[in-house]
Order: sequence, then C-alpha cells, then structure tokens
Amino acid sequence: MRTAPTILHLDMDAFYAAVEQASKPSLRGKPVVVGGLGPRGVVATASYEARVHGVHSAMAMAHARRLAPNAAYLIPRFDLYRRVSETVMGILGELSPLVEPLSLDEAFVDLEAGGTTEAPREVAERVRARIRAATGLTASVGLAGSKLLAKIASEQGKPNGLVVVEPGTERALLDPMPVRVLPGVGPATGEHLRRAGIGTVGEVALAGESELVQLLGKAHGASLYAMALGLDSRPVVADRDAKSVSVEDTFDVDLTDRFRVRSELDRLADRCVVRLREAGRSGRTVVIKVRSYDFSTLTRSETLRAPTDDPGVVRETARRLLEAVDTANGVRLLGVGVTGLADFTQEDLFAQAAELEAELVAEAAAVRAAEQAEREAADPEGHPAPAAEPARAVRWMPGQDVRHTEFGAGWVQGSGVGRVTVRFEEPTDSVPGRVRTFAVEDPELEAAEPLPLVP
DNA sequence: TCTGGGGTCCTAGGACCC
DNA sequence: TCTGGGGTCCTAGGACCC
Repeated sequence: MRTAPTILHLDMDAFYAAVEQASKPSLRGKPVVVGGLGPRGVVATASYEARVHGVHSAMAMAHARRLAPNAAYLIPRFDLYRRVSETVMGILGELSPLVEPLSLDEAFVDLEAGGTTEAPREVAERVRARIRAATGLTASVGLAGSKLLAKIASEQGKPNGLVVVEPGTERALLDPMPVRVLPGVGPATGEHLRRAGIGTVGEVALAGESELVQLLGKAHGASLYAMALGLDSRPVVADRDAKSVSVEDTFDVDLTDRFRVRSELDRLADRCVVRLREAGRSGRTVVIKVRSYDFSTLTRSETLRAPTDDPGVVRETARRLLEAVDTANGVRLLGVGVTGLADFTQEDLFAQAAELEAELVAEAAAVRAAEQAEREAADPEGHPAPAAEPARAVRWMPGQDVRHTEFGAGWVQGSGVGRVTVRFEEPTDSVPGRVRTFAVEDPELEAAEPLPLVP
C-alpha cells in the first residue's frame, strides 16, 4: 500500500461507440449501439445517449432495438479500435515503463515507476488532454494507492472525469458501496453474499475472513476480505504473455448436419492456428467448445506430447475431441482453442506465412476429397449430395467503410432488397454528410480502410 | 429479452510417482 | 497384507472481466 495516489487507472468512455461517433459526424450526440447485428448478436458498447434508453453492454441486440429503435446499429471495426488503442497506450507509455493494458480501452499505470516529481493529479489531467488531442476521445481516470481503488475511482469519474482517492480514506469510501463494485464479485458471488445477509463492502469486512472462506472458498474468500478492508498490494505488471489463444463462432441457425459441424470445426482450427502463429507461439493442449441448442456448454481437451502450431494436428485433434460429443440436437456455438503455450521462435515471418497458406490449402483439398468419399459412402443410394455451403452474397454491413469513385469516403447506413445506402462523410467534417443509395452491385462502390480520427 | 467473443483464475477429482 | 501422504499433471467446469 502506498502513501501517495500513484497508481493510475484509465478507462476510455464508451470506447467503441465513441470511436464511431468520432468517425461519423452524423452520429455525434446521437444514440449509437455497436455489436453483433445477426439474430443472436449482443451489445458490445452503447453510447451514453443510448444508455439513457436502458441499453447496456452484453444485452441482446433484439432487446436493445426495442428499447432504442432510433439508435444507429453498427458492426464493430476492431482494426480501427486497435489503432486508436495503440495511440492511447503509447501516450500512457510516456508516463511510466509500467503500463498494464486490461483491454483495448483500459490500463493501469504505475506512476511511481515513472519517476516523475509532478503531482499525480496534474499528470492525470495532462494525459487526459493529450488523449483528447490525439484521438478526439474522452477518458476517465482514477488515482489511488492501489489497483482496487484506482479502478473504482475511474468508474466514479465516468464519463470524462478524474477522481483521486487519498490514501487513508479507502475504508470510508468503500464501506457503503455494494459488494458488486469489488472485482471478482459477479452475479453468483453477489447472490451468495446476499443470502448470507451481506450487501455492502462494509458488511463483507464485518463478516470476517473465516466466514467468507467458508462461504466462497479459500482463495476467493481471503482475497475478498482483504479487498473489503481496502488492502490490495497487486503490482502493475507490464508485458504479460498470453496463456491461451481461442476462436469461436455462434451460428445464426443451429447446426444439425454433422458434415457441416465438422467443416466449421476445421475452419475454426485454421483460424486458431493463424492467430497462434501471428503471436509467434505454439501450444500443447487443444480445446474444443460446444454450445448446444439449449445453451448448455461443454469443453473437451487433449494434451499433446509436444507443442504444435501445425494446422493438420490441431484439426485432427479437434475432430477427435468432437467425435465424443453428441451434436445431433443442434449446435449453437463451436470453438477451438490452444493452451499450454510455449514460445516458438520464428526465423522468418514471411516464409512462415507462405508455408501456412500452402499447408491450409493442401489440408482443405485433402479434407474435401475425404468428405466427398464419406458422403458417397454414407449415401449408397446415390442421392445427389447435399449442396455445399451457399455462396456468400455481397453484403454491406451497417457501419462499414466504403469509397465511391465519384463521392469519395463514406460508410454504409443500411442495406436491403438489392440496395445499399451510404452516408458520405469523414471524421474531420463538422456537419453530417449527404446520403445516397446505390445498387449493391454498383461497381463504383468498394469496401475501404477506415480513415484516422485525427489528421 | 434470450443470451458474443476473447480471455483469466480457481477448484476438484483421478492418475501417477516417490 | 494393508496402509500413508505429498506433489504434479491432466481434464472439466464455473465464475468473472471487458
């Protein structure tokens, strides 16, 4: 515990939605919801204007549309969010070598390790201004003597605020707060505590460590008790290595055809390997995840004798694991992951990428041939084989960046019945741009890269 | 209202070894 | 012949976070 508030927690306000508003002048001051737009999508981020209507993260998109029918509904543009995040993390990196990102929009910074003599409050105000100038976005900051309090403080500062918790005042601040503000207290633990008559952080402290350990288990009970007393000595840790890599897909309609389930699993295995290699890692344990029509979810894993980043090995292992799972009633989600990661030294990234591409192509061809044979064997009557996956139509997704040869840069507002509506505007415009409608096949319209928020 | 995708950490039982 | 305790690895599931 520190005697000065030198741990800083920074949290970008409504990050994805704020980036969209910064890029799209017509959406500034309007309700914006970013998330999956399919029938099973959920809200990733809602702008503050949308939150007024009750929309919040993790809510079903269908529910959000009922609450805020006039909001703009947009797909996430992760590449752009990553770029903006790198700018923000770069600014934080100037304060201290100890920056611990928690996600694209959140990080801890250890100001003590930065060795500045400036008051923490001044440092924080300066960094908020710098982020605003570099990205056009607002951030909230908490300063305290521990990660726990710094994070609680930034939450209190939202949106666009700065809150400092002076060391010594932690207990007074925490005591009346609901238990859910403590990290690690989610719906299940919250309910556990409620049934034990514990609703506030002060009541957690009063309960005592032994009762909490009884209630929640050794690790969880002990850490919760310490936090309720405002005790938290977790250090800020930079450059943490990932411990697993995984990909998953929820399907718009449950999968029932076992050939289709298997081909989707293959695709996921390939995507997982691509990500693994991009990270320069290999792993020993392959995990598959299957969520059924009724939302029940299971995982199966197998540990190999040596780490791998071979697409054939990951596919085969995933397939073997799938064989022991009953998928007949419908599969809602499939996932493939690799854990037990080892460092994998890469001599030549280009050669690696080319090699992987060739491997994937060869694998896919072999798999198609094997599947064809299997279909024929499974259907001795010689019925025509079921059609392959339907060709993917040209689809314009709301929020997507486009460029028109005549009208320039814009974004897709909506699309349907062979038409696509585009608004032509750029992040630097101060007034909303014009809207025009085209045929979806219009050759003058093409997908484009996002434009930077600040020139 | 009907529930995404990417992660982390913890627990618990059984196998296996000393 | 019966009985031990501890440590590590593997697998599965659950809670939680953004």
